[in-house]
Amino acid sequence: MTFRDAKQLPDQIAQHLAEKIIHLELKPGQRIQEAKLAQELGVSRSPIREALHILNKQFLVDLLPRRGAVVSEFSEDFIGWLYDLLAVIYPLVARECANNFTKDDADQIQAVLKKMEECAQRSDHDKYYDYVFEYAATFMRAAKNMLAVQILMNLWPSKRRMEFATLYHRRNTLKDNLKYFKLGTKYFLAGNPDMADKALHDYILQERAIALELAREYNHLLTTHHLG
Amino acid sequence: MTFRDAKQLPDQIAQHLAEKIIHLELKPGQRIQEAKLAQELGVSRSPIREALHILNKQFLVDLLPRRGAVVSEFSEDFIGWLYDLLAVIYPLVARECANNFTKDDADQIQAVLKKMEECAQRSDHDKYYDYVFEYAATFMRAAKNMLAVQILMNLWPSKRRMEFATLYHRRNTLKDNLKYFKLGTKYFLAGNPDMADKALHDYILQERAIALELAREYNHLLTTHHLG
DNA sequence: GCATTGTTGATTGTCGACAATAATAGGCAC
DNA sequence: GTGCCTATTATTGTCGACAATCAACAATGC
Repeated sequence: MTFRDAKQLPDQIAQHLAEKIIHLELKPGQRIQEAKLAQELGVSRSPIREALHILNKQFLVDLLPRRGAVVSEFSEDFIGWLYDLLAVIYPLVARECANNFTKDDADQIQAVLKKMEECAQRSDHDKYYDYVFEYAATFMRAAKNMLAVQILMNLWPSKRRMEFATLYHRRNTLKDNLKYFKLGTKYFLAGNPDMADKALHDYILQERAIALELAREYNHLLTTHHLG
Repeated sequence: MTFRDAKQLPDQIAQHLAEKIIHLELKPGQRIQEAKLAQELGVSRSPIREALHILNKQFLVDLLPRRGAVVSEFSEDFIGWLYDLLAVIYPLVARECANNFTKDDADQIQAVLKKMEECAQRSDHDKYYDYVFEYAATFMRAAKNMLAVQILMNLWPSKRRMEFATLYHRRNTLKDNLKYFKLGTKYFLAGNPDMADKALHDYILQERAIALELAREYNHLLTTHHLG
């Protein structure tokens, strides 16, 4: 694999590692060794270190002084914390969106929503969640609170890891999920902040319940990888 | 100044720079040059770079690819964003605190509150806000949502910068401010999440209004330092 | 056999040097 | 004098090497 001759080396490395962490290829608690990685990727340790700082900002690794980086824990507790946070930040952003939506944003969100519906129709989970990201990206663009958006984008990889861990065990259909997006969108477009707020809040709490239920069942996927 | 022979070099440097940024010694928009700083502090650029990543995590500097680090903007917008965020995250943490407070926490918070009252009595703003931090630290310790706590701690320096910029122009007395803390504390101790939530929310919104009003008046303190 | 201590090996922390890139200044044509 | 192109300089990005530190293990004493 070649990481050279592209834009930002540390960003690429961070993204590469993020994918591995999200897909549980690198397990929670597992150590990430700089030298080994550097050799593996054919770069020096400097860009690796920067990448680890990026991942730390995204809550994907913990940086222990003089002990290096470890993939961050992914416990039931963490899932609860994550959704509790999203349950207050999403609505905050949603309110602003409802106040700021332009015609352009509206068209774009409608287009994404349509694609989501198609994926839901044929139960294509993987693609569906890609479009959920696109949906979120669009409505972040419409939001004015760049601080909240920045934090949400840093939380996103953790959310994706969670979704991946529970993706193939979900019992609720995508159509159930889609319902909330349709509802939220309706309130955005109508410029109704209160209802947009509520729709997003309900959505996250539903997701939270599902995630926790599945986490309890399949917690072997989440347990710490104690290193030897 | 000697930074050597202590714990974590990057942490120390980050804290050193954070103080300068908070006290507006380094102005919003101002560039931070690695080599210059390295020479100034008598260290190499490696720990400086790490420090800049830490400050970036705390929203105090922006890292522009191949253009280095600049002290992050500190506009009226930013102040609004910051308080809007705190207005939802503080209550979230407060709710949990109200459910988890131990006798130990209670004693500690009462002690801090008393010291705050003394400072308010003699209008010692500087010390007062130090104790506000201690208050916050205590109630974060009682909170269980470590993710929210982590984010709050990263937001704290920005809040302090804001407080510093408006500190000497505030018209409301510390006693007005203290009122909210007393109220919030009462609800924590009574184990009333809803009321604790509301007290914190009201507190932040009041702070927000004051900060924005002062920002509009004294925005010369906040304006960008365009580099030559 | 157990605890303590010293040694060794592995890994992160820091450094100075070089490469790549962006900002600046100067020269040239018009 | 103005605008564009080129050369120079300043600054960040990357590298390999060394120093400091930590973990594991062996040796020693009790």
